Amino acid sequence: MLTIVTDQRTEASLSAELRAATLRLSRRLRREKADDELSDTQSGVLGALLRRGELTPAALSAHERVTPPSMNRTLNILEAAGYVTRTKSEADRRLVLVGLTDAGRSVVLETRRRRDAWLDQRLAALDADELAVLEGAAGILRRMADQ
Amino acid sequence: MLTIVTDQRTEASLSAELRAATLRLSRRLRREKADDELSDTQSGVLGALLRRGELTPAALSAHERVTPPSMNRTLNILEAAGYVTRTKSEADRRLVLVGLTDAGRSVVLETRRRRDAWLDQRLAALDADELAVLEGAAGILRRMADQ
DNA sequence: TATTGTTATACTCTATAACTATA
DNA sequence: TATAGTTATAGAGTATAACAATA
Repeated sequence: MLTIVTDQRTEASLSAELRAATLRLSRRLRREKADDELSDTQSGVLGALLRRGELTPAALSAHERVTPPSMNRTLNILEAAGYVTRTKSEADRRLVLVGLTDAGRSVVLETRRRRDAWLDQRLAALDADELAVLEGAAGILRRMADQ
Repeated sequence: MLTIVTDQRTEASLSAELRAATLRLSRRLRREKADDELSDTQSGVLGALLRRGELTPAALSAHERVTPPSMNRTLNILEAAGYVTRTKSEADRRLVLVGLTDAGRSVVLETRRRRDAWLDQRLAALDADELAVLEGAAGILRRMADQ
């Protein structure tokens, strides 16, 4: 029910620009990862464990939007690499708790460090006004994604 | 050689926030695609052809950052689906020119329409100031990604 | 001989279906 | 019987190596 045509046009083109910019930047960012070259799901698992602590395979498969068998395979790889541990829950022996090892923690922090370093280089080329805009945008984009 | 500590800290955390926000939003955006469920590379090829016109397989493999054999396989699939055509170049018979069919054009436009529609819904909930911030940010982010 | 495109083959990631263990 | 996890098997997507066609 928009009545002002210019607003409608502005908003529509903003969607297109924001979509293109976000997809492009994320694609570039994803290339800046640790030497180990973890897959997106593997990185996602380590990131979730860092942020939220021990989680079950079912919770991780929901978080990463992959099937339980697929997550199981990912966990096998991460466990073999020494990045996560699996322990049976005391309360419910059906549950498995996946936890981050020190090595796993190092890997996820290193990946973030690289992505931040790449972004830092780009941010260093911006002026104060542009930085202020991005500062405001970061929070807004985060909230939009989390809805 | 930063002398103002607060600036350094602000910029560092901006990297982290922008990284998290961008990766998260793009992940959400990628889920809003056409029913055909094209892969990222397939979508990327159709998008490049829409934007830049006919391209060679070599140009497309560079653009999508996959190897020529992998791009060849992708083109076989897109060609079989009726989304692209392959024609030999008149000027240099070694070259193949990949072009978009009407069906291919429809698919890529539909995917964009969906992603824009999802974003539009989120943008509709923002106030004028927030929209202005994102308007400024879109251009800045795009330039950063293209560097 | 160099370049463009393609085929052959193997590896990774993910999915569906079936199985095991615990509640 | 229901739930959590796992194993078995198959389908995409990508990569390296080798081959074909043209310049």
